[in-house]
Formats: sequence, C-alpha cells, structure tokens
Amino acid sequence: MADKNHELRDKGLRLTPQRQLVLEAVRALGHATPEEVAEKVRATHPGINLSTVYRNLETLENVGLVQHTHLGHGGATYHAAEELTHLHLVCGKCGSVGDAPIETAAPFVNTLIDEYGFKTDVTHFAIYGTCANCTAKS
Amino acid sequence: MADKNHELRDKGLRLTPQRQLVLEAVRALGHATPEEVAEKVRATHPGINLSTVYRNLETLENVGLVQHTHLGHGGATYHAAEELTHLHLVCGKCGSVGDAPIETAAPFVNTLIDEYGFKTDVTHFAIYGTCANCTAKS
DNA sequence: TTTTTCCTGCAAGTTATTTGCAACTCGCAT
DNA sequence: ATGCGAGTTGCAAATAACTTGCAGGAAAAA
Ligand SMILES: [Mn+2]
Ligand SMILES: [Mn+2]
Ligand SMILES: [Zn+2]
Ligand SMILES: [Zn+2]
Repeated sequence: MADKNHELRDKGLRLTPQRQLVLEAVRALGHATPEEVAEKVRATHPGINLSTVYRNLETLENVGLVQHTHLGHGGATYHAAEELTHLHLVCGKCGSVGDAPIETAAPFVNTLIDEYGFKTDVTHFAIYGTCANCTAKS
Repeated sequence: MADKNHELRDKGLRLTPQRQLVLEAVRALGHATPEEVAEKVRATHPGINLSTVYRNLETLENVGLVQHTHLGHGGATYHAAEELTHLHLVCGKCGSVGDAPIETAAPFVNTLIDEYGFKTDVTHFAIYGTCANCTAKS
C-alpha cells in the first residue's frame, strides 16, 4: 500500500470512504446480504446509510468488482468477484449452503452450449436440493 | 367427472371455489406469478382476494399439487406439479425463458449425488445465462 | 482555488408478501 | 334437514426488501 488504493479509480469511480468500506466488507464476509454488509461497515463507521450500501453494491457490480447470487427464496447475496469460483448447494430442509467447484458443472454447461447455444452462469442461482445430512435423517 | 372433484379432498383439503379456481388457473397458465393467477381467476370471479391466492398456492404446494420456481431476481412463479418436467433457461440479457428437458441435467445431478450426497431439484431455480440469440448479437 | 460532477444521508415511496381478525362456509355429525 | 366447529375467506394493516427524489457535501478536474 505505497500509494492510494487505485482499483476503484481505475474503474472510473470516485474513491469514497463508503465505497471502499462496502467493498472491503463484501470481501471479508464471503456471502453477504446488503443488510449484512451494512452491519459490517457500521461496526467501524456507524453513520453509513443502507441506501448507500445498496447503491454501492450496484455500482461495484457494474464495474465487475462484486457479483450477486441468489441462494434462497429471498434477496440476493454478494460476493467479491475474484472469489466466485464455486457452486452453491443450498439445502431446502436445513438451509445449509455447501460449496462445490464450478468444474463439477462443466459437462452440463457444455451440453447446454452445444444443444441450445445457451451460455450458463452456474453461480448466479444456487443449486437447490437436499443435503446428505438431511437425506440421512429422513 | 361423474361426481365431485375429489383431488383436493383426497389431500385432506376443503373444496372451496377459490381453491379450485387457483388450481385451475395454475394449470392453465403454465408459469404464473401469484399476481397473474389472481388476474386469471378474477376474469370469472372478480371477488377473489390476493391473499387468498397466496394462501392457496402455499396450501396446494404443501400437498404437492403445485410447485414454485425462481425464474428471475424477483418473486416465485408457480407450476402445476405434473407439468414440472423441464429446466428453465433464463437469459439475463433479454429475459427470455427457454425450456430444456430435465434429462439434460441428469449427469450433473448424478455427480452431485455421488460426490456430495446432495439431491438436486434442478427445476427449483432457473438456469441462468445468455441465450443463443443474445450471444449472436454481441 | 474554483468549478463541476458525483456521491451521500435522509425521508418518502414502491412492490411483494404476510398477518390479525371477524365473518363465513364446508363437511361431518346429528 | 339442521347445527356445529374447524378450516377459509376478505379486508385492512403490517412487514420486508428495496428504490427514488432531493438538497447538501465531498472528490477530482480545471
Ligand atoms: Mn423457493
Ligand atoms: Mn440476479
Ligand atoms: Zn440439509
Ligand atoms: Zn437472450
């Protein structure tokens, strides 16, 4: 950290404290809802407004630094872009979220391209089902 | 249709006009949001309340007559259970929803069972990506 | 510095869905 | 047939999750 953080300015964005904090929070949290991001940021900077968080998540997504995913029936959760290298296996019974490497889906993705010309982004929506644990119990 | 429709009573549910209408609407519409179901039902029965539609969709889902799916960032859409035999390929650019047979995903589903013991329901969330049409244009 | 443009907080507005509750009605038991 | 009680309904109000308008404030260009 010799000089100022340029990764935001390089994307043509202004470097505001709020924006940096939102990005740091997303990176620190892994999967996070806007509400959770706000909470994290407020731990050190109580004044930040929730709408600022929403706006910055959108802005950061537009320039490719973060991405959203749908893990459940409700709202989206955010990831740092670098970190989106896994599938999300969401269990409908217990709510657990497991990970699996994206390569697991590679053959499936290829089939969709070959047969339908459809380019899948397998991380955008979760893979929904029942986890091993819950299957065992029932 | 010799005697009364028993499929609802067989599930332990009361046979109310509203409930039958909701089920018929879901069957007639293919993919439908609660709002669209309400609209369809109101074409013949204007008095029906939206909350009644929501409650009946939930009830019908509990007994397995309908199921919901997430096709986009927003709310759920409902299908008749018998009819849920395809994947939904949702294009993030143009919003189109294409279908593909579930068998397309069979190898992928098997991999997840074998490697993680995870039983996937591939129809619950859409498969998100970019359709052939939109890929061609860009 | 000054100016321009972007960003932020705050309040109000949406949209989608849920809930409390009193009135009603379906289906079973007289 | 008639009555009863649990399940359902309509309606209004409440939530939840965002989104928007706007006026003041801060970042970067000039
Ligand atoms: Mn769902
Ligand atoms: Mn999305
Ligand atoms: Zn589970
Ligand atoms: Zn498309």
